[in-house]
Amino acid sequence: MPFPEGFRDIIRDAEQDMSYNFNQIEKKWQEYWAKNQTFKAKNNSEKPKYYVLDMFPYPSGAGLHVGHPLGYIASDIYARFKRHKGFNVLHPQGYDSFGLPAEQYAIQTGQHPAITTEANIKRYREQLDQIGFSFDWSREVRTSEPNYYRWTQWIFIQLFESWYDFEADKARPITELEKIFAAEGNSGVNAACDEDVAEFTATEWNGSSSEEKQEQLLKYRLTYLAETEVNWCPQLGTVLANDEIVNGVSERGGYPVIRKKMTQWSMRISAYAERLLQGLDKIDWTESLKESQRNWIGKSVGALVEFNIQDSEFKIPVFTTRPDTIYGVTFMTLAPEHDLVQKITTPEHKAEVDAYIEATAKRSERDRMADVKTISGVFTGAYAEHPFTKEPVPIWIGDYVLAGYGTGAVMAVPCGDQRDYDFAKHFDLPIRNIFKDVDISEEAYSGKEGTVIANSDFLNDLEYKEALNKAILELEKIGQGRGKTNYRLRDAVFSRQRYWGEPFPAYYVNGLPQMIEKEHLPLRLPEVEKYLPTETGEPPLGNASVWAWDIEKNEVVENEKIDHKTVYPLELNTMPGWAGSSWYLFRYMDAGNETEFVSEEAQKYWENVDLYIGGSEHATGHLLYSRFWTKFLYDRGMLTVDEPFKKLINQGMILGTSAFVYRLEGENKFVSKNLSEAHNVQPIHVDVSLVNASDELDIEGFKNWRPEFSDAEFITEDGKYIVGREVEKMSKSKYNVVNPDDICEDYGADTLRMYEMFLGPLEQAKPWNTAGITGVHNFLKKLWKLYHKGENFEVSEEKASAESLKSLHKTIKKVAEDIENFSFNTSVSTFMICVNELTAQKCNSREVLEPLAILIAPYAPHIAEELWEKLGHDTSVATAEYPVFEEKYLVESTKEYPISFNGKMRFTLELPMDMSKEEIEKTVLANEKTQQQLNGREPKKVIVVPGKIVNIVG
RNA sequence: GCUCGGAUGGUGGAAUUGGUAGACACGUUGGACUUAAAAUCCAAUGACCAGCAACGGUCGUGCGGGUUCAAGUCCCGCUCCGAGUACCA
Repeated sequence: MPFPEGFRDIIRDAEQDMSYNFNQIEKKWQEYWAKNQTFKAKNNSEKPKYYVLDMFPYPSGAGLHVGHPLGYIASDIYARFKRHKGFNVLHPQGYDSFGLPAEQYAIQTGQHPAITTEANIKRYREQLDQIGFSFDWSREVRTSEPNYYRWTQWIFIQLFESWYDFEADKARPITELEKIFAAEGNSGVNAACDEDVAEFTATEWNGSSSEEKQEQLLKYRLTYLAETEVNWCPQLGTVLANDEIVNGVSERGGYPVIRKKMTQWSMRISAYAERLLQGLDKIDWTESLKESQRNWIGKSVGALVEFNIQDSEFKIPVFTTRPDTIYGVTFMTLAPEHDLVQKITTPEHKAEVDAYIEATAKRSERDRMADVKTISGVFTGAYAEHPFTKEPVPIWIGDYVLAGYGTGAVMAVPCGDQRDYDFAKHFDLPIRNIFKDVDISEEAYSGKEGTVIANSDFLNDLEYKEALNKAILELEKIGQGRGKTNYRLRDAVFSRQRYWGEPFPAYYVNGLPQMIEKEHLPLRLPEVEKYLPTETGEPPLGNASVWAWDIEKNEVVENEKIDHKTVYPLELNTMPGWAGSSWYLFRYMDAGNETEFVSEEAQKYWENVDLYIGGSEHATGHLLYSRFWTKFLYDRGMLTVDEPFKKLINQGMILGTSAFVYRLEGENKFVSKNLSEAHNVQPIHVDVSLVNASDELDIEGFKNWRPEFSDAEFITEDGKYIVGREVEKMSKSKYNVVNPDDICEDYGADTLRMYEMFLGPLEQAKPWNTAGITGVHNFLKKLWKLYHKGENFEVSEEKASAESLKSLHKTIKKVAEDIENFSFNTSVSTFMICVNELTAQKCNSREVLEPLAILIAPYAPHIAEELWEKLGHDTSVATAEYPVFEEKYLVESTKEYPISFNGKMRFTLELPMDMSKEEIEKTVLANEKTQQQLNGREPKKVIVVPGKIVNIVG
């Protein structure tokens, strides 16, 4: 806090004198709510349901800072508002409690992650309780609890036992696929599967061994094992995501990273690409968020074209969005990793090609992407054959073609694609212009609409769209292509080489995965000595000595017992962070259920989340994966909805206001901000708690802050040391963290809640500045005073004045509208205006003050409860009915008309509301001030908008 | 590069369908109360000009145009900032 030592006590002493004792009131009501389970939701009710959810937090060791509760406060206001409006509200909270920091801490200290996590959760809960949220804690979930993750494992098994049928356009049980294979083989099956699936007949299928069948089925399952190329860091013993690698070395530790093929579990999310895309149209999310998901899914419609290779049995399939430009093809480019490269390269080019492949392999994918300007590539010596002209097309390899997208090969049309154009220019390859009346001497032409094709045989004079369709048709005729839709969305790797995550419910029989039977779940995390990878490079679970599955006892047994007859090794990887968070919304509906992940009854009642609030950083991760799992569970009849979140709002980040002191270069001397420009200084972050609201540094506090500053000297301005300020992300290392506990202690939770809302629009990023909080705090004190005379509670039973009723109803209307529009900042202003007006009116009538207490309750629930109780109620204000807005109190008989001249407002004139247009014009023109303004000029035109404005032109 | 946001006083931010720009707060200044401070209350507060004062005037919502009786708001063209994403064929 930006206050010197002892300051806080002074504030509190002063508060004791006042009757608004927020510390006492808030504690009282928090206990009341907990004791009476005020916010416990019932799974059946006469009332309509409403489900308000926050993205649950990862309980980190640092605790909450004031930025974290922002979204929770907003959702809490909404949840409380909905309760007043007569809804049965589900508003739960829990913890995403598997994760890296606890594991990292375990590696360093040996402390079991479960213990760290438990302690962190306890701290989180204390902090959350202090803010007065209306969570139904009886439904709390923790992803790291066996009772929770047994269902995560169960869903994994469901995915394993399913395949995706594109004909029915949904997931189906794998047993049905087996039946199809047995009856008719796989040629008639249109399923999401691996690319290397060979065709087989029913006879072949029935004749194959059970192991061979399992192997085939794995290629169809919605979760499957596959060789994936990953960024492997041997020193860290784990796979790294692209953003964990900087300049080819690991971000953490700076160790080398290599690209390595590993067998990993993957999720066949690509099967759902089209439905994930289409589903966006029926949910109420921000356009930017939907756009992120659309980009991520990356649908592109085009064609698959097959090029024959001269003197070779191989063919090169390419994906293109512009089959209309097929006559512009002058060469082809393959990704260096492309399987065919080795097979088609001619002996005289082999050395060059190998050298190029080796050079590109050393560069990480990220390096390759970052460096777009350097053009590189080599010729393979091989030629493909143009499907129509049969002309030879040289085949090159180049790293601008990505192995992971499309087929890893492109037909290069330099006249129509800038990358192909640059490549052609660089290597002096021919460029063939196939666009009518288009100049391509400087750059490629990528326009579509209105483009007419030329030099293209049967496509000549056709317009883009016609040419495109015609080209596909002709390709189909010669059997060398077809229309195809391609998606950027890749299957998601689901294995992590970590300890602190859900174990896979899988063991291996002859290298083939088998699922543990559902009734034996959960498969609990084993104890390990060390949380690091094993010496042989196995994941941390490789350290466990009791980690084998006995299929007779159906339990985990010692590794020594592995005999591959009844005891088999268990999977050593764990699931990624997004496993538990992909379905938690459904668990809240029925958190204690021991026999199902959620009962049909509970899910049918609550359906899905009506309002979801959380950060935008989850746009393409969590929010895509949970949509995928929801659709899957829906397909398999386990849910009645196929979207998890109807409406979603991203809260903006609350930024910190860092403070800086300026140290003279090489000295332990600090110069005040406004004098610092004259010196050569180095800015140093200083803890914001050492600075007051006027940016003055507590010099003594600063000296005590860190030993190296104990004998620091200062160059001050008028005896004050002024710090510099800068808005940055709130973080410990920047010493700008403000803790909600301190705010609650100094000003109360109600003040914190309202101030967080008052800062600005919910979705916008905004800096925190504790200095402004007094405005909101004063408001609550003024509110309190309305209900009190001196120390004593006192409201009058007399009829309220028309004026006061007008103030009240104006507020009811505006606040209710604001909440529905999630414009919480403006409703705080509205409350301030209302209380200012009522104070001026000396209103203390129950008729007004009672509804006002309900109006304020979602925002400042503690003070509202206290006032409500004092008003004589013996039930919580949380269940009181929301006041009904009545237009009649707002009806005005007169209007203060702004009278403007040439659009500029000069004065106002009070006129009756029912005055006609003509009369208004007459009265205004007759007015002395009007004549003064006109100064003898004749008005050219008079605009009168009744109830709004008068404008005189002239 | 592309996509999506945004730009309003010293600060955070208001402004339904175009209709009194700057609500509400913070901060600042002055005053009351006090031995003093805190707290509380009152007043002023976009910039500039004029004046003893009252009444005024000019300019003002990132920049340049436009539509309109009237533009922060609508249209066209820019500048800057933020976020996401990227050799996607």
